[in-house]
Amino acid sequence: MTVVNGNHCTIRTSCTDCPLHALEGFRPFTPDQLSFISHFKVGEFTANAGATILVEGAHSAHLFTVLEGWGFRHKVLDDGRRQILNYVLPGSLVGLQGSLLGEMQHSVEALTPMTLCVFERDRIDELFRNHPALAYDVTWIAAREERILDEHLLSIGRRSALERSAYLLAALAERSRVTGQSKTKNGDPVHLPITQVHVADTLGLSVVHTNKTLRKLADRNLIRWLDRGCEVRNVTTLAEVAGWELPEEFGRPFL
Amino acid sequence: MTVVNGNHCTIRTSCTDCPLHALEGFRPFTPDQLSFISHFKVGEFTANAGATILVEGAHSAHLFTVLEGWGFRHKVLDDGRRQILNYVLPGSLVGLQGSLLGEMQHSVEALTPMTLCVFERDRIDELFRNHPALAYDVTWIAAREERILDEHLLSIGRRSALERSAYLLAALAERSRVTGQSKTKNGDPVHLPITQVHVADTLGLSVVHTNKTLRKLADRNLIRWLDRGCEVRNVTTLAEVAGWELPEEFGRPFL
DNA sequence: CGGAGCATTGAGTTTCGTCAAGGGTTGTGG
DNA sequence: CCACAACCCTTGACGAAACTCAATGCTCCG
Repeated sequence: MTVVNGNHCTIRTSCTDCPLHALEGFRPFTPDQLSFISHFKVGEFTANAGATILVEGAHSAHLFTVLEGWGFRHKVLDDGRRQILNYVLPGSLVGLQGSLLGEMQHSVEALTPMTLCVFERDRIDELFRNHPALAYDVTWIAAREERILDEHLLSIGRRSALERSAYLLAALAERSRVTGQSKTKNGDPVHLPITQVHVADTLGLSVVHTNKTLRKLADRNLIRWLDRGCEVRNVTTLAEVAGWELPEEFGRPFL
Repeated sequence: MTVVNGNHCTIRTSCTDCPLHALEGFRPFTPDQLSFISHFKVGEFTANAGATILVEGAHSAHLFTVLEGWGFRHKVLDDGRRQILNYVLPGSLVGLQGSLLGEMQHSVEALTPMTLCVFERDRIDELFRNHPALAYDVTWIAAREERILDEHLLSIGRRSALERSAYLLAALAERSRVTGQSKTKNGDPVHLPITQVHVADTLGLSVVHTNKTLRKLADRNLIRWLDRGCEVRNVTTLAEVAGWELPEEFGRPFL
């Protein structure tokens, strides 16, 4: 496995009481699916914050679902310029591109300590052959990722620095709310485990300019920047600033 | 069907002699798959240049594969700012997001006269249930689209205007070469049916700045701008300017 | 013949990047 | 326990990149 700074463990959490099922956002499995998934899952994997989970160019034999923690997908140019493509949260499927297309063309790094379910790439055929509903779900997940990338592309291409920042933070806060602890209520502030460097590399801006832009949002009391992370205080107004409509998601599938 | 300025026709081309199979880039069907696809295809659809094929917000009952012609996917902000997300060429699957996730969140417009195969969205379940290999292909196609978006995101976020333009034109020329007429050889100039407005809206630049940037590429004799389109004269050097490695694709699936 | 769309160019302005410097916190090793 | 390095956030000054406004010529089409 191409992993830096992480540990490969045996299964700790049984799929039967998968913590993701406790969350509102996700749809449940049928007994049949549950039994297949339990069998499909070959292990569990934990990574420290900062660990590289998948690296560009690798031909990984594995596919992951995030159980706990945050991470991000990114690409780098030869001279070191980095672009963060998207964030991965609990429920995200990681490494699908590598599994289907052969080679990873982006890396995945942990933002916080993470726990991931490990699936074997070779058994994907089995999934498609014997569990069409799950195969459909995989495609669904891929289509959803595509939709998020579409949104992000619109943002980077056509929104101003202020709008972009507002969009990113609103979108992440919303994703966090849905996949996060259910005790977080709609109005409560959400904590995002990212630095301003991450924001800059996500939005295609310099760190300096990002800082000045975030300050404007903080001055309006929409966010507060902490130690090593961002507290989102008003998702609704952020979405308004961005000219973005909050999506409504429910019954979302995962593996 | 939510279509402007197009005609819905009965089937003209039998899947048996699908023109896409004649091209190097695509993989062939098994007889079994071929018979299913022939049955899955419910019609054929032609659109004029400039026609809107799918519109943001629509719940289309259809899914398409491009048989002939070029188009593009795009989103617009309230005030009219437009972002082109990706281009669709022969072999591209159109409308998957709408079919799986419910509602289209982007529009698709024809760039040239187009011909598309029409599939019925409701029969996708059947495809997943009875043809796992085709289901796998659909997912493969979605993962490939995701990869293209990743590249594009890197480009817009972190490449300079010159690099971006070079990347876009090289990538489109390469896609055109693979899906285009097989008589086009590797060294021959490729014609892209786009205007500078399209380039600008793809790269997140203004038309004026796009024009000045393209001029620099033209001055180096890498491209030539024509009437209503771009002639790409040197894909290799363009890719070098962009710091981009030309991908090698073969045996690509499609529906 | 007039209008619409496209490419082109120049001039002035805004946005954003680079450079530079300082302060705070964390973590590590002596 | 302290010194030091590494990382992160912040701010100001300056320069470069990109945008807007404006005007021109061209072709195609009704």
